[in-house]
Amino acid sequence: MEAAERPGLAEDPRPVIIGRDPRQAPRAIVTTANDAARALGIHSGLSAAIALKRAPNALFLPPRRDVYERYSARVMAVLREASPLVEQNSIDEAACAWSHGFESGAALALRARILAETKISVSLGIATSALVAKMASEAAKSRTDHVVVVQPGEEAAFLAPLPVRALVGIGPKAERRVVALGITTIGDLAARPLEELVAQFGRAYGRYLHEASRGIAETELHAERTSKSISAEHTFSTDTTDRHVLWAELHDQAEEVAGRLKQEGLLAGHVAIKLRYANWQTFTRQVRLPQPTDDAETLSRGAAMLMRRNWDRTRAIRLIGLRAGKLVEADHVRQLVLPFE
DNA sequence: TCTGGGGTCCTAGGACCC
DNA sequence: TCTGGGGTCCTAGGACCC
Repeated sequence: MEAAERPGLAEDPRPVIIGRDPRQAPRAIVTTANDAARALGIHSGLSAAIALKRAPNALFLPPRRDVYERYSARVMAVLREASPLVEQNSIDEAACAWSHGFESGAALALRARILAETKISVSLGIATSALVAKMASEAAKSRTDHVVVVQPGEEAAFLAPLPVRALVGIGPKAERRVVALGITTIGDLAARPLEELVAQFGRAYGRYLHEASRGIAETELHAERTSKSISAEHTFSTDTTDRHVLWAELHDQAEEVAGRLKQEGLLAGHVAIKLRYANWQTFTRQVRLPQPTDDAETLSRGAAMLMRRNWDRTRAIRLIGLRAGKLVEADHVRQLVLPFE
């Protein structure tokens, strides 16, 4: 997206890193990086300080979420024109109902249209389920045409050669456990009996691995889901025990979360704090609110109470966060509450 | 100079009830 | 006087995703 915004950036030979400059923000991380930076072992999630060591001449560009959201909205608008049902999963990903069959022509045309109208280059995967289509779109990223179609019935065969880490839901921890069982590809995983996977990984996850690895996934798309939680958090550039700093941060976070609750027409039944100490030990504590609320002061007071009860004041804090949970729709609650007022 | 921020889902353990 | 079993709700922690 930065390349769409900044003429010449795509041709810049330097390593380009989307992420705050660690000389200004010592705890920044890399959001994404161009090919020149990746060639030096720089990838998203890496500490920006380490990235700077690996590429002292790198160009750091701070992430501009507002800009990306504008581009995202434009791309999603094109998708909504092209499909009757669009399930937006993140700022840069959506699953769409697709009525143009399992050949690549219409997908190539859609990609060309998105590029022409928004300057954004997208990758598309076509398959019988959102899960397989998502993995197909990942595979499409390394193709020149940026489109991969998985024919109905070919899901398992498409997945089989991929490394287990490519399966959605297998992260670094699960990868290690799975590989320790001698399973390295999704095909290996698909060959294991359900009972073994359930015994190893628990009921829900074992069943998921068994089905997903065979390309069995839900085929329905879901329209807009309402938020289940809204949160804000902040990592300090140096750890702090200063209660004025901490309370001020919580207060700001309460304002921000309350604003977003109001925007979405939701009320919070719970407020929670999150603390991370210098050694990365992380705590969350939540409390039920007397009544569902979108009031910043109420959230802030609840969070401050949780802090007083749970923060070990001898320990400096690296991260503090506030989360509103147990969300309910404000309209619904008003209907219930008004008759008693 | 190691590790952001905003989310979802699952699990385990305890409280509580019958 | 030693201790069942099932169901539900709640809390906290952790894995994962982008």
